[in-house]
Amino acid sequence: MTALFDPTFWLRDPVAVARDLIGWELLVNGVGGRIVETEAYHQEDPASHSFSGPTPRNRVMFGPPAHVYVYRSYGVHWCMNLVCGPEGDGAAVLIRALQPTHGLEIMAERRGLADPRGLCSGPGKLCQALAVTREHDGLSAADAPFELRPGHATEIISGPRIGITKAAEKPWRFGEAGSPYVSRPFPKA
DNA sequence: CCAGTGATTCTCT
DNA sequence: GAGAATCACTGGC
Repeated sequence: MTALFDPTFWLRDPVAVARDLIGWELLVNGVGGRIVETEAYHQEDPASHSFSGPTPRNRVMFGPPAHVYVYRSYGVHWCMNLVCGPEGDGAAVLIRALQPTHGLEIMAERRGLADPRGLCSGPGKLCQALAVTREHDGLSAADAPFELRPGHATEIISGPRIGITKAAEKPWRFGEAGSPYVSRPFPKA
């Protein structure tokens, strides 16, 4: 398993890591699917939580790569990131959507929804479907309850990130082309 | 189909 | 005290 957490993958720029994570498999306690949508954030990025330096909330972003940063969004949802880059860089990749492959029934129950397209098609939705909460903040993605395995996508597209007001023009959102499981369609090139 | 909006809690200024 | 890396629901066309 350690081989999958090769520094040459995780120590790179979050934009490269975000793009290359598309197609990977992510499970929590055996429930999850293929990553089909991500966004990159780094410390020089005004839209990033790490922009103004370490705080109690974002401290995990400044820790070792391949660890999980979880935060509360809009007081209602949880959102999950994978830290990348050298320790102290404050870079991470937001996991925005999965194509459900494992534990569909459990996810449907947690989400109160049967349609697979609605189970993990957004950062808040997938955390609810996978039961990710503050308890997972700071854990290593290499250890239980996580399973993270390399995969690939047929074609990767990019576009502006969602829901931010600063640096909104940066095309640091990535997704699998044509996937019906992304949170929203990508703007046409 | 699309735009608008309330919910709800935490963070940092 | 404002604003937030969202979601679900509503009402209009």
